[in-house]
Amino acid sequence: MKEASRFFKVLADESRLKMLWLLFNRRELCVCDIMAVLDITQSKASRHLATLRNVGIVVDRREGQWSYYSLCPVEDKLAEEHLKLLKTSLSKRPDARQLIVKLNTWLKEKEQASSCAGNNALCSAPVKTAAVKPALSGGAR
Amino acid sequence: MKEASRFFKVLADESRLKMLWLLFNRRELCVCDIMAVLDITQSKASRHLATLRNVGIVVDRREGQWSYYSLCPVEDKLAEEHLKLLKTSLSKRPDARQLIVKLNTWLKEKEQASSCAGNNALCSAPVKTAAVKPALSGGAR
DNA sequence: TGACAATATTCGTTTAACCGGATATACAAA
DNA sequence: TTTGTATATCCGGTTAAACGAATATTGTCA
Repeated sequence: MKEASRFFKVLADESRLKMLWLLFNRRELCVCDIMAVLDITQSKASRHLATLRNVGIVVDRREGQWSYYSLCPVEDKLAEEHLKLLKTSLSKRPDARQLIVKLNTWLKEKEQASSCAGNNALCSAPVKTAAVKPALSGGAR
Repeated sequence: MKEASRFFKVLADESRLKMLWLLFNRRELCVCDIMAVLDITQSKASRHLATLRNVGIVVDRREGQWSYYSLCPVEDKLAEEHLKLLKTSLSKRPDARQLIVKLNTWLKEKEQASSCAGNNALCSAPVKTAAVKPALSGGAR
Protein backbone atom coordinates (compact mmCIF):
# COMPACT_ATOMS: atom_id res chain seq x y z
CA MET A 1 0.00 0.00 0.00
CA LYS A 2 3.05 2.18 0.20
CA GLU A 3 3.12 2.21 -3.56
CA ALA A 4 -0.45 3.47 -3.61
CA SER A 5 0.32 6.33 -1.26
CA ARG A 6 3.34 7.25 -3.36
CA PHE A 7 1.12 7.45 -6.37
CA PHE A 8 -1.37 9.73 -4.65
CA LYS A 9 1.47 11.90 -3.49
CA VAL A 10 2.18 12.63 -7.11
CA LEU A 11 -1.40 13.74 -7.62
CA ALA A 12 -1.28 15.82 -4.46
CA ASP A 13 0.09 18.89 -6.15
CA GLU A 14 -2.01 21.31 -8.07
CA SER A 15 0.60 22.02 -10.72
CA ARG A 16 1.13 18.36 -11.48
CA LEU A 17 -2.59 17.80 -11.60
CA LYS A 18 -2.91 20.57 -14.13
CA MET A 19 -0.09 19.18 -16.22
CA LEU A 20 -1.75 15.81 -16.33
CA TRP A 21 -4.99 17.45 -17.25
CA LEU A 22 -3.34 19.27 -20.14
CA LEU A 23 -1.81 16.02 -21.34
CA PHE A 24 -5.17 14.30 -21.12
CA ASN A 25 -6.31 16.76 -23.73
CA ARG A 26 -3.33 16.93 -26.07
CA ARG A 27 -1.27 14.06 -27.27
CA GLU A 28 1.92 15.83 -26.36
CA LEU A 29 3.18 19.17 -25.15
CA CYS A 30 6.59 20.70 -24.76
CA VAL A 31 7.83 22.27 -21.58
CA CYS A 32 7.38 25.80 -22.80
CA ASP A 33 3.72 25.16 -23.58
CA ILE A 34 3.16 24.08 -20.03
CA MET A 35 5.09 27.00 -18.62
CA ALA A 36 3.01 29.39 -20.65
CA VAL A 37 -0.40 27.91 -19.97
CA LEU A 38 0.14 27.31 -16.27
CA ASP A 39 2.11 30.49 -15.89
CA ILE A 40 4.93 28.95 -13.90
CA THR A 41 8.69 29.21 -13.99
CA GLN A 42 10.80 26.99 -16.16
CA SER A 43 12.45 25.13 -13.33
CA LYS A 44 9.12 24.45 -11.74
CA ALA A 45 7.69 23.06 -14.95
CA SER A 46 10.70 20.89 -15.60
CA ARG A 47 10.87 19.58 -12.06
CA HIS A 48 7.22 18.59 -11.88
CA LEU A 49 7.36 16.93 -15.27
CA ALA A 50 10.34 14.95 -14.08
CA THR A 51 8.29 13.83 -11.09
CA LEU A 52 5.55 12.62 -13.38
CA ARG A 53 8.09 10.82 -15.51
CA ASN A 54 9.79 9.20 -12.54
CA VAL A 55 6.56 7.66 -11.37
CA GLY A 56 5.97 6.30 -14.84
CA ILE A 57 2.87 8.09 -16.03
CA VAL A 58 4.43 10.29 -18.69
CA VAL A 59 7.36 9.94 -21.05
CA ASP A 60 9.45 12.52 -22.77
CA ARG A 61 10.73 12.63 -26.28
CA ARG A 62 13.59 14.84 -27.28
CA GLU A 63 13.35 16.64 -30.58
CA GLY A 64 15.98 19.21 -31.24
CA GLN A 65 16.07 21.54 -28.30
CA TRP A 66 12.58 20.64 -27.26
CA SER A 67 11.31 18.01 -24.89
CA TYR A 68 7.86 16.76 -25.62
CA TYR A 69 5.94 15.10 -22.84
CA SER A 70 3.03 12.75 -23.25
CA LEU A 71 1.08 10.25 -21.25
CA CYS A 72 2.23 6.67 -21.45
CA PRO A 73 0.68 3.31 -20.62
CA VAL A 74 0.86 2.75 -16.91
CA GLU A 75 1.87 -0.63 -15.66
CA ASP A 76 0.24 -0.26 -12.24
CA LYS A 77 -3.45 -1.06 -12.36
CA LEU A 78 -4.44 1.16 -9.47
CA ALA A 79 -2.70 4.12 -11.03
CA GLU A 80 -4.08 3.38 -14.45
CA GLU A 81 -7.68 3.36 -13.28
CA HIS A 82 -7.35 6.40 -11.08
CA LEU A 83 -5.90 8.38 -13.93
CA LYS A 84 -8.78 7.40 -16.14
CA LEU A 85 -11.23 8.44 -13.48
CA LEU A 86 -9.32 11.63 -12.86
CA LYS A 87 -9.73 12.57 -16.48
CA THR A 88 -13.47 12.13 -16.44
CA SER A 89 -13.94 13.84 -13.08
CA LEU A 90 -11.89 16.85 -14.03
CA SER A 91 -13.73 17.24 -17.29
CA LYS A 92 -16.78 18.26 -15.30
CA ARG A 93 -15.01 21.04 -13.49
CA PRO A 94 -15.34 24.55 -14.87
CA ASP A 95 -11.85 25.58 -13.85
CA ALA A 96 -10.39 22.58 -15.60
CA ARG A 97 -12.32 23.34 -18.75
CA GLN A 98 -11.17 26.89 -18.62
CA LEU A 99 -7.61 25.69 -18.55
CA ILE A 100 -8.12 23.87 -21.82
CA VAL A 101 -9.50 27.00 -23.37
CA LYS A 102 -6.34 28.73 -22.32
CA LEU A 103 -4.26 25.89 -23.71
CA ASN A 104 -5.98 26.09 -27.08
CA THR A 105 -5.57 29.82 -27.21
CA TRP A 106 -1.91 29.50 -26.47
CA LEU A 107 -1.33 26.82 -29.08
CA LYS A 108 -3.18 28.78 -31.72
CA GLU A 109 -1.15 31.86 -30.92
CA LYS A 110 2.02 29.92 -31.19
CA GLU A 111 1.07 28.38 -34.47
CA GLN A 112 0.25 31.74 -35.97
CA ALA A 113 3.42 33.27 -34.73
CA SER A 114 5.48 30.54 -36.27
CA SER A 115 3.71 30.68 -39.62
CA CYS A 116 4.02 34.40 -40.15
CA ALA A 117 7.18 35.30 -38.35
CA GLY A 118 9.71 32.69 -39.24
CA ASN A 119 8.76 29.27 -37.89
CA ASN A 120 10.33 29.60 -34.46
CA ALA A 121 9.10 32.88 -33.21
CA LEU A 122 7.81 31.54 -29.94
CA CYS A 123 9.33 28.35 -28.82
CA SER A 124 8.55 25.12 -30.52
CA ALA A 125 7.59 23.83 -33.89
CA PRO A 126 3.90 23.67 -34.68
CA VAL A 127 2.26 21.16 -32.43
CA LYS A 128 0.28 18.44 -34.04
CA THR A 129 -3.25 18.36 -32.77
CA ALA A 130 -4.04 15.51 -30.47
CA ALA A 131 -4.50 12.16 -32.15
CA VAL A 132 -6.80 10.97 -29.39
CA LYS A 133 -10.45 11.70 -29.83
CA PRO A 134 -11.17 15.33 -29.00
CA ALA A 135 -13.48 14.22 -26.22
CA LEU A 136 -14.01 17.25 -24.02
CA SER A 137 -10.86 18.92 -25.16
CA GLY A 138 -11.83 21.49 -27.75
CA GLY A 139 -13.60 24.60 -26.63
CA ALA A 140 -15.29 22.46 -24.02
CA ARG A 141 -18.98 22.25 -24.61
CA MET B 1 -8.40 22.12 -9.09
CA LYS B 2 -6.87 23.13 -5.83
CA GLU B 3 -9.62 21.25 -4.08
CA ALA B 4 -8.73 18.14 -6.04
CA SER B 5 -5.09 18.32 -5.07
CA ARG B 6 -6.06 18.80 -1.44
CA PHE B 7 -8.11 15.67 -1.61
CA PHE B 8 -5.26 13.64 -3.06
CA LYS B 9 -3.00 14.99 -0.37
CA VAL B 10 -5.19 13.24 2.12
CA LEU B 11 -4.73 9.96 0.28
CA ALA B 12 -1.01 10.57 0.00
CA ASP B 13 -0.21 9.00 3.34
CA GLU B 14 0.08 5.31 3.85
CA SER B 15 -1.45 5.32 7.32
CA ARG B 16 -4.50 7.24 6.21
CA LEU B 17 -4.88 4.97 3.23
CA LYS B 18 -4.85 1.98 5.51
CA MET B 19 -7.39 3.55 7.83
CA LEU B 20 -9.72 4.14 4.95
CA TRP B 21 -9.22 0.61 3.79
CA LEU B 22 -10.13 -0.74 7.21
CA LEU B 23 -13.25 1.40 7.23
CA PHE B 24 -14.18 0.15 3.79
CA ASN B 25 -14.39 -3.26 5.34
CA ARG B 26 -16.07 -2.55 8.67
CA ARG B 27 -18.93 -0.26 9.27
CA GLU B 28 -17.14 1.42 12.13
CA LEU B 29 -14.02 1.12 14.21
CA CYS B 30 -12.78 2.78 17.33
CA VAL B 31 -9.41 4.42 17.63
CA CYS B 32 -7.88 1.62 19.62
CA ASP B 33 -8.79 -0.89 16.92
CA ILE B 34 -6.92 1.14 14.39
CA MET B 35 -3.96 1.60 16.68
CA ALA B 36 -3.77 -2.12 17.23
CA VAL B 37 -4.20 -3.25 13.65
CA LEU B 38 -1.90 -0.68 12.10
CA ASP B 39 0.49 -0.84 15.01
CA ILE B 40 0.82 2.89 15.42
CA THR B 41 0.87 5.27 18.37
CA GLN B 42 -2.28 6.73 19.80
CA SER B 43 -1.54 10.29 18.81
CA LYS B 44 -0.75 9.23 15.29
CA ALA B 45 -4.02 7.36 14.96
CA SER B 46 -6.03 10.20 16.39
CA ARG B 47 -4.34 12.84 14.30
CA HIS B 48 -4.79 11.02 11.02
CA LEU B 49 -8.40 10.24 11.77
CA ALA B 50 -8.96 13.91 12.45
CA THR B 51 -7.49 14.66 9.05
CA LEU B 52 -9.91 12.27 7.41
CA ARG B 53 -12.76 13.83 9.35
CA ASN B 54 -11.74 17.37 8.45
CA VAL B 55 -11.83 16.62 4.77
CA GLY B 56 -15.28 15.16 5.17
CA ILE B 57 -14.87 11.52 4.32
CA VAL B 58 -15.35 10.02 7.77
CA VAL B 59 -17.39 10.95 10.81
CA ASP B 60 -16.93 10.09 14.43
CA ARG B 61 -19.47 9.08 16.99
CA ARG B 62 -18.76 9.32 20.66
CA GLU B 63 -19.95 6.49 22.86
CA GLY B 64 -18.74 6.61 26.39
CA GLN B 65 -15.01 6.91 26.33
CA TRP B 66 -14.80 5.56 22.83
CA SER B 67 -14.80 7.32 19.51
CA TYR B 68 -16.11 5.30 16.65
CA TYR B 69 -15.18 6.33 13.16
CA SER B 70 -16.99 5.42 10.01
CA LEU B 71 -17.19 6.47 6.40
CA CYS B 72 -19.79 9.03 5.52
CA PRO B 73 -21.41 10.22 2.31
CA VAL B 74 -19.06 12.55 0.52
CA GLU B 75 -20.47 15.68 -1.02
CA ASP B 76 -17.67 16.13 -3.54
CA LYS B 77 -18.20 14.00 -6.64
CA LEU B 78 -14.54 13.65 -7.52
CA ALA B 79 -13.73 12.44 -4.04
CA GLU B 80 -16.71 10.14 -3.91
CA GLU B 81 -15.79 8.32 -7.08
CA HIS B 82 -12.13 8.08 -6.28
CA LEU B 83 -12.91 6.54 -2.94
CA LYS B 84 -15.12 3.98 -4.57
CA LEU B 85 -12.43 3.15 -7.05
CA LEU B 86 -9.85 3.05 -4.29
CA LYS B 87 -11.85 0.40 -2.52
CA THR B 88 -12.03 -1.86 -5.51
CA SER B 89 -8.41 -1.35 -6.51
CA LEU B 90 -7.10 -2.06 -3.05
CA SER B 91 -9.18 -5.19 -2.74
CA LYS B 92 -6.96 -6.77 -5.37
CA ARG B 93 -3.77 -6.13 -3.48
CA PRO B 94 -2.39 -8.91 -1.33
CA ASP B 95 -1.03 -6.58 1.30
CA ALA B 96 -4.39 -4.89 1.64
CA ARG B 97 -6.14 -8.22 2.02
CA GLN B 98 -3.64 -9.27 4.58
CA LEU B 99 -4.49 -6.20 6.58
CA ILE B 100 -8.11 -7.27 6.74
CA VAL B 101 -7.07 -10.66 7.99
CA LYS B 102 -5.21 -8.90 10.73
CA LEU B 103 -8.21 -6.72 11.45
CA ASN B 104 -10.50 -9.72 11.76
CA THR B 105 -8.08 -11.50 14.01
CA TRP B 106 -7.84 -8.48 16.25
CA LEU B 107 -11.59 -8.03 16.46
CA LYS B 108 -12.14 -11.67 17.26
CA GLU B 109 -9.51 -11.55 19.95
CA LYS B 110 -11.11 -8.51 21.44
CA GLU B 111 -14.53 -10.04 21.41
CA GLN B 112 -13.33 -13.17 23.16
CA ALA B 113 -11.45 -11.22 25.73
CA SER B 114 -14.48 -9.16 26.58
CA SER B 115 -16.82 -12.13 26.81
CA CYS B 116 -14.73 -14.19 29.19
CA ALA B 117 -12.86 -11.60 31.16
CA GLY B 118 -15.33 -8.93 32.06
CA ASN B 119 -16.55 -7.01 29.05
CA ASN B 120 -13.82 -4.43 28.85
CA ALA B 121 -10.67 -6.41 29.03
CA LEU B 122 -9.18 -4.90 25.91
CA CYS B 123 -10.52 -1.57 24.96
CA SER B 124 -13.97 -1.20 23.54
CA ALA B 125 -17.32 -2.90 23.66
CA PRO B 126 -17.90 -5.71 21.20
CA VAL B 127 -17.96 -4.29 17.73
CA LYS B 128 -20.93 -5.03 15.59
CA THR B 129 -19.93 -6.70 12.38
CA ALA B 130 -20.13 -4.53 9.31
CA ALA B 131 -23.60 -3.90 8.00
CA VAL B 132 -22.31 -3.44 4.49
CA LYS B 133 -22.07 -6.50 2.35
CA PRO B 134 -18.97 -8.48 3.16
CA ALA B 135 -17.81 -8.05 -0.43
CA LEU B 136 -14.12 -8.82 -0.39
CA SER B 137 -13.73 -8.09 3.24
CA GLY B 138 -13.76 -11.39 5.10
CA GLY B 139 -10.74 -13.62 5.26
CA ALA B 140 -10.33 -12.97 1.58
CA ARG B 141 -9.16 -16.39 0.65
C1' DT C 1 -14.85 12.90 44.94
C1' DG C 2 -10.57 10.36 43.10
C1' DA C 3 -8.48 7.02 40.05
C1' DC C 4 -8.43 5.26 35.63
C1' DA C 5 -9.19 4.64 30.52
C1' DA C 6 -9.80 6.34 25.73
C1' DT C 7 -9.11 9.97 22.95
C1' DA C 8 -7.75 14.73 21.54
C1' DT C 9 -4.52 18.27 21.37
C1' DT C 10 -0.22 20.76 22.14
C1' DC C 11 4.77 21.13 21.85
C1' DG C 12 9.17 20.96 19.90
C1' DT C 13 11.69 18.46 16.56
C1' DT C 14 12.64 16.18 12.25
C1' DT C 15 11.81 15.22 7.61
C1' DA C 16 10.05 16.02 3.16
C1' DA C 17 8.14 19.15 -0.41
C1' DC C 18 8.34 23.00 -2.95
C1' DC C 19 10.27 27.12 -4.67
C1' DG C 20 13.13 30.73 -7.47
C1' DG C 21 17.47 31.83 -9.11
C1' DA C 22 21.68 30.33 -10.86
C1' DT C 23 24.20 27.22 -13.39
C1' DA C 24 24.92 23.26 -16.49
C1' DT C 25 23.87 20.70 -20.62
C1' DA C 26 22.41 19.92 -25.25
C1' DC C 27 21.31 21.41 -29.52
C1' DA C 28 20.87 24.76 -33.56
C1' DA C 29 22.29 28.15 -36.43
C1' DA C 30 25.42 31.66 -37.78
C1' DT D 1 33.56 28.50 -32.67
C1' DT D 2 30.38 31.66 -30.77
C1' DT D 3 25.80 32.86 -29.65
C1' DG D 4 21.27 31.91 -28.38
C1' DT D 5 17.38 28.90 -26.98
C1' DA D 6 15.15 25.06 -24.48
C1' DT D 7 15.50 22.21 -20.85
C1' DA D 8 17.57 19.90 -16.74
C1' DT D 9 19.71 20.10 -12.49
C1' DC D 10 21.84 22.15 -8.43
C1' DC D 11 21.74 25.19 -4.42
C1' DG D 12 20.05 27.43 -0.50
C1' DG D 13 15.85 28.90 1.78
C1' DT D 14 11.08 28.41 3.16
C1' DT D 15 6.95 26.12 4.12
C1' DA D 16 4.25 22.28 5.28
C1' DA D 17 3.83 17.29 7.06
C1' DA D 18 4.52 14.06 10.17
C1' DC D 19 6.17 12.35 14.40
C1' DG D 20 6.57 10.84 19.65
C1' DA D 21 6.10 12.40 24.11
C1' DA D 22 3.64 14.97 27.17
C1' DT D 23 -0.45 17.04 28.63
C1' DA D 24 -5.42 18.13 28.42
C1' DT D 25 -10.06 16.57 28.02
C1' DT D 26 -13.90 13.70 28.62
C1' DG D 27 -16.29 10.07 30.41
C1' DT D 28 -16.66 5.76 33.71
C1' DC D 29 -16.75 3.61 37.80
C1' DA D 30 -15.91 2.96 42.64
